[in-house]
Amino acid sequence: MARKRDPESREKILEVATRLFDARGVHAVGMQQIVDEIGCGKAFLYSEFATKEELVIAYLNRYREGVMVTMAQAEARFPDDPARQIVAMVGIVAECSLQPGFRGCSVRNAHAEFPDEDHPARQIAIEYYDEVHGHLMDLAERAGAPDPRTLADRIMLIVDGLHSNAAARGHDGAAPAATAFAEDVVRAALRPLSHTQ
Amino acid sequence: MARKRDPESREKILEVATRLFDARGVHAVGMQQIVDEIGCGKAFLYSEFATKEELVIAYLNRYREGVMVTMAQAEARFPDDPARQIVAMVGIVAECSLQPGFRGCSVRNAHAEFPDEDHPARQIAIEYYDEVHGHLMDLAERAGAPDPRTLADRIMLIVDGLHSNAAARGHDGAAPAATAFAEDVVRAALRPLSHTQ
DNA sequence: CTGGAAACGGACCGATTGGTCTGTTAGGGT
DNA sequence: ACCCTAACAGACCAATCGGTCCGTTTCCAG
Repeated sequence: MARKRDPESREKILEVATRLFDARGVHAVGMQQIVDEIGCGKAFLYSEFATKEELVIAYLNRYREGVMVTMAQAEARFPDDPARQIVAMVGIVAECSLQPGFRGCSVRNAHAEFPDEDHPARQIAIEYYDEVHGHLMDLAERAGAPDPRTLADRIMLIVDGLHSNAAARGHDGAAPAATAFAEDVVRAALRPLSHTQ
Repeated sequence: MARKRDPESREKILEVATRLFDARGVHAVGMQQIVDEIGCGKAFLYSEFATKEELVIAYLNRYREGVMVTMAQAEARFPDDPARQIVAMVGIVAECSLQPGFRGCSVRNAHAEFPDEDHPARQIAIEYYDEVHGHLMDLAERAGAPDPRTLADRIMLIVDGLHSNAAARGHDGAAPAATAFAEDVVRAALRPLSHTQ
């Protein structure tokens, strides 16, 4: 053998692809653009990812893993306090969503860009949503919520709405109110008998 | 003159375009597909809309007007009861969003499909969001909410989350819980001093 | 130093897109 | 009845896409 393959090739490609896909959308970014941005030949890219679809799948799975890591970090700030962990998770999503140039959740955007029911991106989206929702239900249960599913549903709605609203309106929209909203929702869910009539 | 132009041409084109754009996304639908579906020649379509962009703009404005009409109808069910009107609006959005094949809010999807900051679709999206949010604030004020803006923000988040979540997960997601959620949020917003500590 | 594999650079291919143009059909006003 | 024009039908064009291929350069193992 003459030259040995760089084992970080995939990661480098995925970093560039993530930046471009997130900024412009999957369809709007051509393989040539990715190649130009990386500064390599097309053959190199295609040796690591046989098709654009494979690259997109890897991009989405990488995003998904990154979100789970970020969520875990947010939760680590409040160990053994599931209620605060839920709010912290919404907080970190709000923080990310309000950064300039934010265009929405990558998985959700990809879901919208591939209308075919059987496209792999659909499967990833469903698994991702299930994963987040399941995790939220787990936290809600540990927080002592009498109806963990409903609390998880509501937090999911806030997070999804946050992504969508921030992408379109940023600080001018409803996103900055999301964290306080989540706080109230969690508090209300944990004190279900406190409604004064 | 020999033949007179059908004044409903635009509307017929827009109906077909709306069906295709909503089902498959703007980028995924070609002008040829629209022409084939209508059963007309290309020249006819291009005589009514000079470019695809013009057609997309008209499609988005039509969607926007339709939503405002639907909202007004929902509110008409509870005259002089702004609190119930807010909940009814979320209810009608939930109903629409849970129909099979729903792919999300057309304006939001278009916003995601056109990454260029200065694309007209962006302007429409911002105006649309402002319109809905302003209307919600008006309802919240008339309902006697001490903080109409926050209530409007929260309902916006629920509605946006509803669209997004329903598009990906349908009845298996968090969308079915949205109406009850909105009900609780409105109730809590109108009784801000009822929190037992 | 040298051979050879890896990577670069870009020409190339077929398919598809938005949009134009031309030839033909057909229907209503006079 | 005649004709003028709206509308149909589809060939056509330039641009762009994903993906392949090939000649050249580069760099490391031996």
